[in-house]
Amino acid sequence: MPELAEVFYYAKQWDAGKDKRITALDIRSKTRVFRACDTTALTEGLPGAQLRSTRTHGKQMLFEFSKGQWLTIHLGMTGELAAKPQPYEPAKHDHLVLHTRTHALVFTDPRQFGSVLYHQGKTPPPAWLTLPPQPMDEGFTVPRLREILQRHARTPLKALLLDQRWFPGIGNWMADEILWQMKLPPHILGGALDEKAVRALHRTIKKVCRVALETVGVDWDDPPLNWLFRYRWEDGHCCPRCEAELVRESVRGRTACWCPVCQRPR
DNA sequence: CATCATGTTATAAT
DNA sequence: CATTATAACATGAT
Repeated sequence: MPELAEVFYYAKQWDAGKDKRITALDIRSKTRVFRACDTTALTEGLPGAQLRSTRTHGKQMLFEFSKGQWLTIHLGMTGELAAKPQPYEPAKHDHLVLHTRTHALVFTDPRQFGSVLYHQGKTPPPAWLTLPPQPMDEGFTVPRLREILQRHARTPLKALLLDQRWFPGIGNWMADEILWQMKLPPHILGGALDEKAVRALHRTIKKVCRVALETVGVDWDDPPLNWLFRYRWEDGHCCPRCEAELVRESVRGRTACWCPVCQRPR
């Protein structure tokens, strides 16, 4: 389930092991999550180190260790991080477990769409030096959003919102939520928004990110009751605004959930 | 058994 | 070359 706020929440779980020596490590190095990782270097490099800092950007997480070791983790579709009390025995889908005296820092991911990268050096991995502004950052401005929409004027807004180059962290439920709050259908084209709508979209994106981080991101609380969020998967799911039946429809290969009555063009 | 899943990417087609 | 569609990845839930 991990999008912006979920990723933020999971990254925090490993704070339980902050500044504690890694005494041992369990790794299932043959699984797909390590497809782009030097697992030998990781296995040799991490024991003895201490977790120093944690940061997230969009759906990516970066963990810095005491001697210039860096772990980049993406949770894919089903990944989770947790800190478990010792003694801990790795479970079925645990791919990486960092043991400290008191806690086991666990990365688990049944579907293995997630990934782990290992980097050594004084500075963060190169990919972390040139990052686009996240939707809740200062650099995510109205002019920037306007330009994105203009440059991709023929792309359905739903697909555009899922593009991590422009909206890092926004995933399927947040994109549907933003469109629902905007009362716009998912297939409306980026270029179809007038100036007023662009500013409203900017506000809505910021708000959905902020509130998600304040709820899900803090303690896995649900977002507000009057959001689309919790009605989108329920049986006989109805729009919490107008009670019409929600529809599910594939837009550019992803399922969009939306209300055909209150989400209309313009 | 068939379908679907809060994600990304390689490859093919346009 | 840029955009778009499709398949693939591996597993579990319904």
